[in-house]
Amino acid sequence: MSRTATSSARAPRADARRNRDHILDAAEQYFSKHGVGGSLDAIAKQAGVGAGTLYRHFPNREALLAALLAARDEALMSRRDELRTKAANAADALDGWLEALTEWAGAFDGLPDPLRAAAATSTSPLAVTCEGFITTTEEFLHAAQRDGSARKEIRARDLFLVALATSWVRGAALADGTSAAALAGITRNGWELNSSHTRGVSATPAD
Amino acid sequence: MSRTATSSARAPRADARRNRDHILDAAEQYFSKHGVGGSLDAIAKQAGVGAGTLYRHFPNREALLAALLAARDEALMSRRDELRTKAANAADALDGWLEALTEWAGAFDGLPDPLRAAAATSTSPLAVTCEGFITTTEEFLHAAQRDGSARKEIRARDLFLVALATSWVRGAALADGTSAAALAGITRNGWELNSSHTRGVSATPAD
DNA sequence: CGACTATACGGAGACACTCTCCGTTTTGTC
DNA sequence: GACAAAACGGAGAGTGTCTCCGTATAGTCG
Repeated sequence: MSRTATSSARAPRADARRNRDHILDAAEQYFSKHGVGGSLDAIAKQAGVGAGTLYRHFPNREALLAALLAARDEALMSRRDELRTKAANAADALDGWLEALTEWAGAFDGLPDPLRAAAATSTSPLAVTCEGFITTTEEFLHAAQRDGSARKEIRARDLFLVALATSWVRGAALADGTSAAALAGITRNGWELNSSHTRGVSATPAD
Repeated sequence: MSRTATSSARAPRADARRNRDHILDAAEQYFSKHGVGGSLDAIAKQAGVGAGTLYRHFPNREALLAALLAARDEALMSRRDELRTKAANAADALDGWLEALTEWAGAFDGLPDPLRAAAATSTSPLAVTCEGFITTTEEFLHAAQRDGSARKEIRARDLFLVALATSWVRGAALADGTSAAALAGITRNGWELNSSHTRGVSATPAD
């Protein structure tokens, strides 16, 4: 009302911005090492701020997570653009996008859980992010369905959930890493039409 | 050493057995209502025992869960036998088994998480149960692979994890229940050879 | 520069949960 | 009925979440 009409509130104070950044840095480290379940008070301490300061900036774990992921959104967006222009065909584009999503959801240990919850509630800071990515999934899926490489009955939201689920399974610290590829293969065969992908494990070739 | 050579320890005392049952009953109720994350102390209180008693019988949440699931194992076993004898073919048998597994893993809200952890660690009371079911999955899978209805590169452990993951996704209280069927369809197409299942959502028939 | 106010800070503390320890009680046996 | 083994219960230590409010500081204005 007084100065800038564009933003309703005035600019944040310098120390607030500084502390916010410190918290974000500490959280990035802490979640990377201990998973998304790590202690928030510990993060505050590591960031050199009081618990109150942390909770004022991020009212709950989800908000903190959302802010952390916002920094990674850009990478996922550019991956999307890359797939849009460089993919050989619609099926590979969709496959690549789902793989990127899966990797994104695996940024921190335990991340798929809050993401799944967010995808269901839609009243969470993470929900916005999820919805955006579901829309992108829809774009790739529709393209693949139009050119006949993806089954018609598949829905974007379900594929998004499958990507989260894949990430969730991978989080189980499997002794052998082949499960990651195996799941991707099962998923691709799940939505693809008229093809038989044998990712990761090389099947008997042309038996 | 003194009486029965078959069991190393003597029979449990009457009050111990009674309390154990009370705890199990309370846990069944409590986990059903609040999910597997419910407070153990609250369960002890509801069972009318002290916290110490609960932890003596079940040293941790997993042990309690394992005891609770043991009661359900029987149902799953009989489902297995039914599928062995009554299924029209190997593919339907495997599909039915995976659906049964998925349902089993959805007995309580949040159950897939400890199950996944158990499947990875093998040092948990739940791990034994999981391994047994993976073996059964293997049996159905091999049969389907032998008669050419399942892809050769699929592994039983991965399918087991897919069943858990499906249950995990379903736990997200999806507004529309169609996701459950959609995921089952994607999974089936994922492992099946030469077929196009359109479960749940009826696709354009013979377009 | 010095005063004034909105903004932000910090950490003590209320509350919840897990799990252990040990003095007390109960059970089964002789 | 007495005795030892087995089991009980709940207080309390440790850890974590989140709030509240007295205190400190940044930014502004004369």
